[in-house]
Amino acid sequence: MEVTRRKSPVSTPGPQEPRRSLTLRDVSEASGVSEMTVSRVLRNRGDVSASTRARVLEAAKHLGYVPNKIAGALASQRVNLVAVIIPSLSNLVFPEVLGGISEELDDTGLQPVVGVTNYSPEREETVLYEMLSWRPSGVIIAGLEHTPAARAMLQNAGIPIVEIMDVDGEAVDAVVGISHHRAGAEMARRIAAAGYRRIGFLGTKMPDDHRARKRLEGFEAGLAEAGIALADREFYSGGSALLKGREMTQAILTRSPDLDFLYYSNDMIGAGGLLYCLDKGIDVPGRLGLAGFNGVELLDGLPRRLATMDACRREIGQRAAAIIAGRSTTGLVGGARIELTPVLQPGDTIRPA
Amino acid sequence: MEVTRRKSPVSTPGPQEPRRSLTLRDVSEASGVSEMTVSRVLRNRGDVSASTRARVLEAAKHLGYVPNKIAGALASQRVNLVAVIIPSLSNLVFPEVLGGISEELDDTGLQPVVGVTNYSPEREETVLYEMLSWRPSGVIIAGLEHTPAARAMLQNAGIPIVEIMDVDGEAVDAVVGISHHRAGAEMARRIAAAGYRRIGFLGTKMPDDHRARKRLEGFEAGLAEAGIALADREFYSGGSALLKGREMTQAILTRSPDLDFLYYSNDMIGAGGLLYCLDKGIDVPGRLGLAGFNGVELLDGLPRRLATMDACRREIGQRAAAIIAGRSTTGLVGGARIELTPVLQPGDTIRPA
DNA sequence: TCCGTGCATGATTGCGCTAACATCATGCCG
DNA sequence: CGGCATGATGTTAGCGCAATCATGCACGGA
Repeated sequence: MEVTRRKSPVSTPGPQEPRRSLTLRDVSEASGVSEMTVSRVLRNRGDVSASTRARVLEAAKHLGYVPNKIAGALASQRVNLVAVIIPSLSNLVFPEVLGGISEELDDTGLQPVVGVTNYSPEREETVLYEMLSWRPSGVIIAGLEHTPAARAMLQNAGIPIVEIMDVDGEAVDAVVGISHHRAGAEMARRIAAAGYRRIGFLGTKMPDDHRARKRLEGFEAGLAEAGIALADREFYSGGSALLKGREMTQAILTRSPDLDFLYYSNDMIGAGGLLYCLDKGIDVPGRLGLAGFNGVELLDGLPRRLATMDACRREIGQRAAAIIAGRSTTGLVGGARIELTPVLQPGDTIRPA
Repeated sequence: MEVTRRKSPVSTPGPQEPRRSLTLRDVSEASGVSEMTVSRVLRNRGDVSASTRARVLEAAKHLGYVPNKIAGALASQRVNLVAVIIPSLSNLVFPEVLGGISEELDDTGLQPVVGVTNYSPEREETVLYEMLSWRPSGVIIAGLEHTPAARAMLQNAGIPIVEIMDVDGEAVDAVVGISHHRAGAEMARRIAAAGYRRIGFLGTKMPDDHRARKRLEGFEAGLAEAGIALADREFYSGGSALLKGREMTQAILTRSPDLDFLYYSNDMIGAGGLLYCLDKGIDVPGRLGLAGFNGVELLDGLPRRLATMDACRREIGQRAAAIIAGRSTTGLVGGARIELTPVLQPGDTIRPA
């Protein structure tokens, strides 16, 4: 690895040396009109004659002027940012939610800004504080569980707040998501109906993944309806989810060889489990059934389709963004509650009921 | 301690009725000191007596005051944001780079802000313009290829710029990455040395994925050294990468059944190809060798380890962030060029040389 | 001819905060 | 006991822009 140095940071390909960054004044002097007119041209607001407009645009372009949104935002009391606070980017799920948000926001003039909490409530609080200090037009935040301080900040912010992913709980303002409790219960019923009886759960250990927790609770409740109790469980944290899925599956099957179904808290470890079972020649879904959660695209490429439930990730993003966009234009207030319905996709790893 | 009440616009400071958002003045009135002192306390700057500090903090907390960074940034001409511009979030690679950046920035007071271009140069230009208008302390941007306007903006911005991922080309300022050309060539040499001769390439169609393009160019150059020409190629775009890997592998093997090696432009499609080959009972690596690129964690869970090259993703993020952090504190200027060296991991899908 | 009308542009003010300097006690030294 | 660091606070002046209102000017109908 080599390191070389250049002499100057700015060798201008454009016009002059921008020692101090350019302001409206520079453009106004270059084009011979007032700052106000330049401002109007650059924002396409108010009446400006075509000739003036052209002259100003030419000058701005020639100088390489980039507006200062900080000053603009302060003066206009308007910021076109939407804070999006999510636990992780490596989860596949959240980039998809983000995709939905971006798409929906694309032609509203609003722009998402992402903050990541790593599933830590304290970090969430910090990130929220940081983002609110930029006075965004709205907040989209994953989950309904927040520290008291975070909750207070959300309530006091005076902007639209949309909590996403999860509807099982008390929302600050609007909420868009699915019921993870119900999702777990539905899967449990399906499994019970298919005749499986010795059922194991494999999932994340993280105490702050409330949605996984709720799925498990719903799952156990669903099993209970059929008089079934969870036979065994196995938890993990960190590492490659696919590999963990393999290892955990091996571990739980070694410990409880009589299990006839494994419910995974997400598709990634479920996929690992599926690969493990195929490796070992285990009869799936005859001898052993499998199911995950999320409906990730990755599953399409596996040798067999893992049973799962679509978490409506993209749509959640879109709906949440639409709420922010709608409210920030209409100025209307009031928290919608949108519960989406995930669909169980039985795939090839649950035997027919 | 007694609480003195004074005539204040905010009679009920609790988490209710945030009519007009709070300012330093509100805190200053509530705590009986000047705005300046409040500002000092909240920024931990300058000398403030312990008692005053406590009083101010109490007042700020009680009111639920959140500083306005817009005003602060305008006044101080300092913004603690670092713009990070990447092509995609669904690629796995970039979240990892982001992880490296966040980690490195974590205790510098700087904060990354992410913009996504979807591999579109025009979108990159737009995103860059938007981000620069917030006057960040630095820019980390993927790739060396930009529109002329984007390049000009970067050069004129007067802040540290770090181009990442790729070092094959002309940098604006600093650059941290690997040589994809070299990476492709190295893999080609290894494949040739192992005795493979009928070699196919499978990759993305996107014309703006310059790094994939450079890997292919390097790969062909490496093969040429051994007198080998690429026997066939197959391109894709969109969809589930794992599934695409399967489909493409089937397609290319149907068309050119005599191929004895497949080089994939990324691990995801490579993994799909591997699964396909295992399904079909193809002898890997005897009859057919396989290799991908990136060294993604996912590979650890596959039935067999795909040959790949680690792209140093996390380290790239860290080094880039360190450059920004270092320069923004020291004020030093000058573009470093850091070339990392990816390591070929032969896994189980190339036969020994 | 006049004044109104509408368009194009300019002047003023302040958004909320911080840099820089000013002020005013203390206390401690010789 | 004088003088001057030193600490603790307050005062002033913008940062770059946009809201708002003021101004100038051409045109057209009465």
